[in-house]
Amino acid sequence: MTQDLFGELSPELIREHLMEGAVVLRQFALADAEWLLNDIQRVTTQAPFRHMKTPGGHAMSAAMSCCGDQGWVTDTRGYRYQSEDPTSGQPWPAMPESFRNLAGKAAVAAGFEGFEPDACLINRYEPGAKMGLHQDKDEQDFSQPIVSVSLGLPQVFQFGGLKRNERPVRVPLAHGDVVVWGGPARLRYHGVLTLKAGDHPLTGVCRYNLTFRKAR
DNA sequence: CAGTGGCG
DNA sequence: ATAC
Repeated sequence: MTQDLFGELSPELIREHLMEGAVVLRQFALADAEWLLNDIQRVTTQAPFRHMKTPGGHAMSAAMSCCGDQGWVTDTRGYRYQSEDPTSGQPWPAMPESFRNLAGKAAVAAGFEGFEPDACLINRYEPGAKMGLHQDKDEQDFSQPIVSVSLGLPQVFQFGGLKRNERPVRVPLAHGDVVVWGGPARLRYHGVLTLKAGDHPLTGVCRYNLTFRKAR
């Protein structure tokens, strides 16, 4: 908390600039975390977490679900967005208002106006789970940023270059942190290191990540 | 098509 | 444990 120009106490927004077009908003989602977690519970009751397979046939270590008009999926046929959950054949659950609002606020705080995501990928990491370096490039609209929200256990994020062979920077992410990247950083490689065991008062033994995108 | 993964 |  700091004293602002009007003499009122206001929470200080901690922005960590990573690269041009990429910023970490520390604890940005902290106040909304319990609502977000409640909505993760609701969404994943309708569209349960599952371990999708890569086209190469490997099961991903992070369990995934989606909400919104479009959901990211992978199977032996490839990576894509689709409007139905392949497990049920039903449309993905609607994107909760808590999700949309948080994503929009975070985008503005990072300097991206008018972000209206149509897709939210929900990843659940348990100890041992990781995500190798990759680009988010299955979207049609690269003019819109990516907003990534961390909830629960801490995990080390890696943020690299436009080519996979560039050494990434490592950024520890904690509960409530939000990373936003777009513009010249939109196609940078990124991932997370293996989650270490731990116990979080709100999520127990796991970390959740919400990734908001404009897929179409 | 696939390295959002696994191996030596 | 990390790098390629």
